[in-house]
Amino acid sequence: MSKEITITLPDGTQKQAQAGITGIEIAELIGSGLAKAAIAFEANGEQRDLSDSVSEDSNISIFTIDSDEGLEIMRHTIAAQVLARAIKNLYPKAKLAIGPIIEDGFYYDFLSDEPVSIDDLPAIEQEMKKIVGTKAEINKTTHSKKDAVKSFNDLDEPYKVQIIEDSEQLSGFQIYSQGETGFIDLCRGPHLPSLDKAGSFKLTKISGAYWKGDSSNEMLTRIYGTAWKNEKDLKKYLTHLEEAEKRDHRKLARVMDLFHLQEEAPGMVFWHPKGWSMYVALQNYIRRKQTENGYDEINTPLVVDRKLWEASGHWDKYREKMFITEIDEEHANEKRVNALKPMNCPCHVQVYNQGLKSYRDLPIRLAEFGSCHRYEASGTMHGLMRVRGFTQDDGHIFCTEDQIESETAGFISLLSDIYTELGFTTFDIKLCTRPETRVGSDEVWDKAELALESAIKKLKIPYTIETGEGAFYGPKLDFVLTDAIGREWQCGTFQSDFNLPDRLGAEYVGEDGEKHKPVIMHRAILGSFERFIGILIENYSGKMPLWLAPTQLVLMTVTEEVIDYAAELETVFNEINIRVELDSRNEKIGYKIREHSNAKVPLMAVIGKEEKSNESISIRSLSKNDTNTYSIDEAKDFLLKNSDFPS
RNA sequence: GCUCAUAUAGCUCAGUGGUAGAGCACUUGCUUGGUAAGUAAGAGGUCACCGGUUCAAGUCCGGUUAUGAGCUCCA
Repeated sequence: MSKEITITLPDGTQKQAQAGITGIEIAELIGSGLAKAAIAFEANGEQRDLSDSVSEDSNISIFTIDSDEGLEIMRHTIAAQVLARAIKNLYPKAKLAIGPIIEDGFYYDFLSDEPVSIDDLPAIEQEMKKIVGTKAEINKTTHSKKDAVKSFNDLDEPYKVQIIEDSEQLSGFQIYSQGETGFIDLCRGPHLPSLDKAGSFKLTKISGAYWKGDSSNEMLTRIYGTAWKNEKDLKKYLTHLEEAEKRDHRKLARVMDLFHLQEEAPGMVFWHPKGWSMYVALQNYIRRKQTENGYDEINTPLVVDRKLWEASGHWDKYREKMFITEIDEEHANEKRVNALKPMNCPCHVQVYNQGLKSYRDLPIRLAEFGSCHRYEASGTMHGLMRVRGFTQDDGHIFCTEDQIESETAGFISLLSDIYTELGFTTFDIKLCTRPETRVGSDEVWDKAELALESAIKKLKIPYTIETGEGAFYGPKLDFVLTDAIGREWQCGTFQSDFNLPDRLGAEYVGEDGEKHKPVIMHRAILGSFERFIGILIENYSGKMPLWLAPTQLVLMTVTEEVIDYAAELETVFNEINIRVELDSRNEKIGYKIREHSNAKVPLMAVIGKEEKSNESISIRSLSKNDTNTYSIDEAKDFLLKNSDFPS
């Protein structure tokens, strides 16, 4: 005789049931509609298959496809049961690895002896649809480690065997199968009870991925897909992807004539006049913010003798990413080996080291728009987002240990201001704590971590802790901002360093008259101008705020006889430093509007007979699609008021 | 760096071994037109680079470089 158990549902209602009741029976207990829609359940926080039983008092949630959990379980089944089986059907020699869910979808990794390309995806997708069409039931059996290893050894699935062998558990390995098909897969589960509950899916891309994410392991084939509860949601997602593609900064850069890259200088940007004007506007804005916040701007050499890099540790730790230069032997009197700087910190310490510093001088905040070069692996380059030559809004704060906390607070407040003013309302902070391999004493680490953490706490900004992700010389805060379409970008960073001052001999004279080592806080807000401009372009879809727009106002003539008036206006706006362009071409006004709209010029003025005779100007805005008529003085006021830096 | 793919006119792309194409952009002519494409004509290419196969290569094969999607890394 089995005992009675109490089942508590999410809304608090309780039901009595016999111990051993299964998930699907619980769903039926609640309602037959729910039982039909149910795909899995959760018992005391643990996700289970509907066929699993419950033998003690439990908090139970039944999942349907309408919940996030249900959607994820469905995606998981599409990956591990449907895609995996389709791969085995089409490529019987393939060795299955893993098939987890990711944001909006899933992937499956497998080893294939024949290359699989994107052209093969439609056939695989077809096979998946066939498999789903069988509406096969998914069954589960549980095995001991030994049995599970044997099952997958028999099937010659070495990755599955390795997963089981690497596992610490000795039993409870779940193997899922589909009816009598002979297909089995190792899985933590849960899965849909049968394939007729699968939603709409699409395979999206294919690539290579290292086994266990380790670049020293062999590369597997990875197929990505997305899955949604119905066709409508799938379409919506695919449309969203297309929208994201339209704001690709590489595409917009061509339309807006901002910059280009070319084969002779991979990963290095050729800025065009319009792109450079954005860059300069952003740099001037940052320069002003930094000056207001107690930074002194400096500039240091790009090409520096290897001796300095040896002293700083870069020659040892960072050399494979450094561009090394040698002077042509025929013309050089002395043979020197130099490196293009990959970071600015060693040079900043050189500036600090000039002249004896007193504790009264600290903190010293040195800022540089530091041009750095790093030989990035060829496959990692991506438009402006990942380049080999870039400029950081770099800064190094030389301070005492006691000043870390207040400097942290000051930095976060500056960063927060800047992100907000640039249009990013949300950003996350990650506190990265001491890694396994590190330098410095635990006392100093305690102090550094505590200082960083208490400073954020005071600002009441939420943050997460990334244990062990800090730099080897100190803990750091990473700042991740979210753009207009929800993508995340790591930009700002704030790192404390107790190592470099020692290596490069930075000192100050303390109150006690003795020499002490300062702490260096490495910091950047934008990270790199190149990447940040890429992010801004995509965030705004190229429709830049007025102060950043390369061309702020374009004057478009309707007929030839107003060109003289338009040219007068051009002079007027030039005099107040508005970036203005005159389009007096022999084209219709609609044509001009279309062209400048595509080029994302924020303000367009139509200049016709009416404006000329009234001495007025009609300004049409790109973002609002509205038109206002101003007198010339009103227009000047309006433009001056709206084209300044944000604040 | 690794996997797969791509490289044809300024841009977007078509071109399955036999005399290089389209649309847009550009130049010129006509048109002077009021809020997202007026019209006609013209010019424009060593088909990324190096090699191979073939009577013949933009097309097939190999290599190099760059680019794209990812992986690993990262500002």
